[in-house]
Amino acid sequence: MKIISYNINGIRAALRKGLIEWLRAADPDVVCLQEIKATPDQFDPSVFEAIGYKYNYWYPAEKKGYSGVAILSKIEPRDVEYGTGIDYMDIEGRTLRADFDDVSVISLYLPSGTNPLRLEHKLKFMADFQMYVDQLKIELPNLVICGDYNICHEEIDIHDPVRLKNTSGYLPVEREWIGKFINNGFIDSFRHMNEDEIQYSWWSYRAGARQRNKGWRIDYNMVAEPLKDRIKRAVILSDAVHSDHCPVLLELN
DNA sequence: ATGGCAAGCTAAGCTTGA
Repeated sequence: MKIISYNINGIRAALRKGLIEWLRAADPDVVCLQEIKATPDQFDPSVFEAIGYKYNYWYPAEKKGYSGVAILSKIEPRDVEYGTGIDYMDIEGRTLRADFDDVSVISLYLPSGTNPLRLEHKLKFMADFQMYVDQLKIELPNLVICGDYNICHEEIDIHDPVRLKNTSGYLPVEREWIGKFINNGFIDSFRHMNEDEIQYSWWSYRAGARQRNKGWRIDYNMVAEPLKDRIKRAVILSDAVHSDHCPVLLELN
């Protein structure tokens, strides 16, 4: 099973930039999208059906043009769950889960904390999401949690760890959380397969950051421990330029 | 230390992002 996670920063803008053609060539079985920034009536979801994603699920935020996640699949899931059941999380369309026969896939868009007024919200979301996952994995041990975590884990995951140590996305409390999340039963599939690779998944639009590769690795395909031996490939697809993020790919046997 | 860019709101400037 080939899974791609991609924060597309607005699905309408990404479609204008050729998302469909790129996705058709990449040809994953399952796609987790974040920041769709639209409801399905604001674009044409059938363009995804036309390239094989017969099963597509959209979970927009209540606020127009903001946040929102989706899952596209060539395989029919046996169940789809919208949100966590926790209202303050769910009104922003940040988690969506599709259960396949042997694997459950979550598309996650963790809040940003770069606005100081939203940092507490992000930290609360992180704690509540951890509890949600702890409960869920009892029932669904074969979990893959794909998405934009808005956190760099280690020094290797950010272009300037010294200057950015007090910036949300690389705060000690955030790095500790993601470290604990991993120790609590998940594998950062990219790092597992590429121990020393310096690669990023997000660059600022400003100051030519992408051209100069001044990036952050904040998008992850996290794989639950029971699936460890099934990880075949985990790469970052920096050729895709429809967004300020690039897609991250996971292949399971 | 600061600002820089982009998407999408709504209708020229604001909000959000990391």
